[in-house]
Amino acid sequence: MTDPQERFDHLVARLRERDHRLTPQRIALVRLLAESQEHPSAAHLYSQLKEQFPTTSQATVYKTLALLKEMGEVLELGFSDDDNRYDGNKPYPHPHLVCVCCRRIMDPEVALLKTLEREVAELSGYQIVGHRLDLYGICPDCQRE
Amino acid sequence: MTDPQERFDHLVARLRERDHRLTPQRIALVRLLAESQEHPSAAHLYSQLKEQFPTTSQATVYKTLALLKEMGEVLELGFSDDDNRYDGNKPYPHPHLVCVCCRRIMDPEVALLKTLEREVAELSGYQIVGHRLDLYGICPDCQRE
DNA sequence: GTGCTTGCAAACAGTTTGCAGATAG
DNA sequence: CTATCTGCAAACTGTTTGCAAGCAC
Repeated sequence: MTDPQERFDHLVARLRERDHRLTPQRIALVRLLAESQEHPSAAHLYSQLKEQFPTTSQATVYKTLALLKEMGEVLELGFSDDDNRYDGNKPYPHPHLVCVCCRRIMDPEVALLKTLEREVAELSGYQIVGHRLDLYGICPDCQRE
Repeated sequence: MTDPQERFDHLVARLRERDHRLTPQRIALVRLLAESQEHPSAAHLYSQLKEQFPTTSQATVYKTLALLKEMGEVLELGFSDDDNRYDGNKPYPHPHLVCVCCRRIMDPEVALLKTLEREVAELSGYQIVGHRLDLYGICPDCQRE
């Protein structure tokens, strides 16, 4: 995981460089994203933001997320049957490990993925440009119950 | 790929065994799914079904898909930013190769996936119960353009 | 002061549901 | 005959958009 403060500074710098305004709401949201490890949903970010800014709206969250997505600074994990989840700390595609029980999402080390992509590229003739790998499982905590 | 006729017979047998009614609409939809290689969307299935049954509705398509999903006989590929796609020929989770250009979806051979899952299970302590692997790329046809 | 951003509400798209009439078994 | 299925339309959910007022710069 990238150091949250470093990541926050990077995001603020990138926004400034593109002449985007650093409103208090936006700064707070960027901070949440820079610190995030738990791959929060938009609704979750909204409810955290609302603690500091009671009048804020979901639209603000979605608009800022859209902006950062377009800048390549957040990764959106789309779930068609559930809220989407966001990663503002590691914004590039990477594997996820999703607990089917508590919906916790973590980032596993997957050394073999590069080799796997190369294997598929050679066999299929496709030029691979990205991936989405979610492993579903039961986390150690949930196994205990 | 499973032989479409064999797959169709299997699906019909499973529906019959659970005392579900074999209406003409349902039979036609099951046939489309048994023959499908192109991972059709609900809208695509609906438009094909509509050729034979002009008064049919999307609800019928969705209800039959829900039934077959629940029976474990179709695989739903959820895309949060696009229509979901369905595989009624190979209904168990398997990797997909998605062309970012023409949205064609095919099934690559991925020998390494099992090893990869084992690697992650050992390192994380999770009990792996499933996966979703989509590789995004540009298919040979689209590369030519 | 300028024009990007906010926050409200309405729109949107894909999917699901309720229900009355049709129909497979 | 009767319980399930169909097909219409309305509801639902997460996300996006339009717009007037607010505020960063």
